[in-house]
Amino acid sequence: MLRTHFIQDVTPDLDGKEVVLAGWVHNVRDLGGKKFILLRDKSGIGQVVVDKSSPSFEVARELSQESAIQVKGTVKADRRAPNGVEVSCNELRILSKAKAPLPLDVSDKVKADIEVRLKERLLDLRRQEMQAMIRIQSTAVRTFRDTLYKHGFYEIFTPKIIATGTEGGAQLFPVIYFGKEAFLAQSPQLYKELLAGAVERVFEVAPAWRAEESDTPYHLAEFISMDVEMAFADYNDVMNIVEDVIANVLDNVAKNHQNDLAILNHRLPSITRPIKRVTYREAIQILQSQGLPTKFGDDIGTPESRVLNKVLEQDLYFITDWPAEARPFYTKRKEGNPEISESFDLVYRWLELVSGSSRNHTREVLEKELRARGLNPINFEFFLKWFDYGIPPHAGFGMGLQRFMLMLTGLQSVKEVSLFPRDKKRLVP
RNA sequence: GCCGCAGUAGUCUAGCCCGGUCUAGGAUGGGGGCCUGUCGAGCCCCUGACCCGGGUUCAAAUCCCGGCUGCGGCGCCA
Repeated sequence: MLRTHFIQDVTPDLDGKEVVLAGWVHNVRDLGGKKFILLRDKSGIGQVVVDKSSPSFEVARELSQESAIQVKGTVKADRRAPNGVEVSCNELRILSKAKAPLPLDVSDKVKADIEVRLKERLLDLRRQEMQAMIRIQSTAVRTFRDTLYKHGFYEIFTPKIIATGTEGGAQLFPVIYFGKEAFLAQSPQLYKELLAGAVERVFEVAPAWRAEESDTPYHLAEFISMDVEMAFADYNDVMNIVEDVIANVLDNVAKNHQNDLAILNHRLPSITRPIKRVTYREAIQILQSQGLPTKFGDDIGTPESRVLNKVLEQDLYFITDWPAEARPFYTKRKEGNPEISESFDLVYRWLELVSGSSRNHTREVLEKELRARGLNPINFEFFLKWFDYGIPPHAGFGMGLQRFMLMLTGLQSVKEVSLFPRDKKRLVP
């Protein structure tokens, strides 16, 4: 290893000890007879002092911002130093020199536009804000997994190259598969349902692709979908799972990332359990009472959601029991009320975070619902045939990771929380 | 895809309304110099830019038209 310590582990009580550090040159303050190097590694930023008397003084003249270096030195507890500690450099190696000037200011003195940031993404990802975002995302995904494991779910992997689209609606990306037409999966929907028919409780964290016209801060052509499917359960059961996931993630991020939240200048939303649930009908009534000309059957769009957010005074709320027509064919209608489906969205302010439902589990109903949407059941035979062999009632949901991250970081665009975003006009880097 | 706004050094920004004073200002970065306790180190010198094409005009960064690119809102969706 090229280091003995991370920067955050160099504390005043190590005074006099020899350490080897490695990281990037965040900045150099050159005082002539003495240079202060701000060295950054994954754990933070610390100070290295190179004195004129040190043999490495000549090497230090060559330093440029963002060069990767290795420092051997002696820890000095010194109240003049940031955090009361610094490393006096005995040996300095430039591991990889960075070209100057940088196309992007990593130290954040000059803010860059999102376009430049994405173009120069790797340097952008070295910024403290993006590092905080990545750390929070890692905790969020781990907590999602932990919560589901706790509820007895298995992590699964479904095919991403598929023969037919799952739902209609969203556009698919075609690929050539050994000379045949195939598509990138827009959702693991049908496969996760089938697997719930084998092992009951499954989840997947994986990319999904949508070739849509959408060009907004909330859409990506490639995004990470966190999918859950549960047999012998209905939409109320999975809403409880959603609640547990959200609550655990908020807890864990609050517990472990106060420093990162401070870097991002963000306060997590507080939630009440249970999370507020309004039916679609109630939502429409609220909108009407606010003077919006919305009627049953209309979609609840962004402007409408903004109103709901205000009236409900909740940052997180479920809208349940959507009109059946507005939902995909696998969504179960409500018994005795076939206009309505057993479905829900979880909305953060005005942004749809999660979408889920009870599913149809008989072949007859599925075929009827396909036909009602102008789809041909023959194209779904690979899926439908298994419903002849005891697929139990089941329910599930899908959650957009990047949208969830907006809630956890306060950042404004899913492109910012995607490491290398793919959108309508971005294929590189 | 529609509507609105915007494109000035590597990066960020002033100037644009009211054309000439712009030989385009500042910050940050980069090069050089001074400086042994900096904390966004400081000081001095230098470096580098008007998105592309057309038009109006004696004169265009500035006004007009077209294109390209980006940002915001909306639609579609997670």
